[in-house]
Amino acid sequence: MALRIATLNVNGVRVRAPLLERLVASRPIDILCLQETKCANAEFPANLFRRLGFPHLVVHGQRMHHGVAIASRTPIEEVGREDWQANGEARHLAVRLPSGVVLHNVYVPAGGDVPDPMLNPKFGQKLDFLARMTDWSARQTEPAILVGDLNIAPLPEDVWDHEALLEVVSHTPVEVDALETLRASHGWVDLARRFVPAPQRLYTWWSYRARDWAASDRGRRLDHVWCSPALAATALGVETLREARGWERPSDHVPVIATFDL
DNA sequence: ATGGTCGAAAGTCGA
Repeated sequence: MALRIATLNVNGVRVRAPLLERLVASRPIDILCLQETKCANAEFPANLFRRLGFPHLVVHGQRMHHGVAIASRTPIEEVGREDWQANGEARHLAVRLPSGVVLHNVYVPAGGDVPDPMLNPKFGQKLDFLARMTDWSARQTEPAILVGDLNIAPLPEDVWDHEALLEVVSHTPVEVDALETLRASHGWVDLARRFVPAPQRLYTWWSYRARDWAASDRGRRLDHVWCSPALAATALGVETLREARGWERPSDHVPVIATFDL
């Protein structure tokens, strides 16, 4: 059975109805993992997802900022929501899929502009988040899939200019090291790079501030699909929907769709 | 060094 899981930082779920409609019409998708929904649970557009054929919803929202949600065509069961910062921010949801596999949807803090925890507390919070998530990850024994906006582009080929971005939050060596420590703590497999290996360039995010995002192509790969080593053989492919960045009223992130034989 | 653009919200902040 092919199971297709899409992850997308929507940057506001309520303004993305047309984009989500176009997405599910463009590709077969069974489960949508969303980040930055930016609304309280009561404001979540459940009717939109029902109309799109995703009536099974697990939402963990908050007013204004952050917020994650999982929408599925078939029943899912919430099995957890971690708060690695212990500050109440809505950045993680876990559900059990019909196959029994657990799916984690994560939104790692962006970390502010200055890559120095002394000058910028948000950067320290990002590193703390990753350290606590690593402790959690090391304890995970069940085979799982982990998707989301991890807000770090780990490889030189995950950014438009490795040298230029070494001191830009999302690609600093300390963040790249923290992400690699997290990945190694469970042996997570970076599935997008299994199918599109370096040195091919691969991006999932382009700033809104570029005059012409496609022409300048100053992208970063911030959105990821990982799985446990035991599930790696079930992964059939990963598609990054670059074209969605050019759709009407886009998010600054594009969907990443992974297909599993599950 | 700065500003460019979004979304949510409210006359600003986080990204």
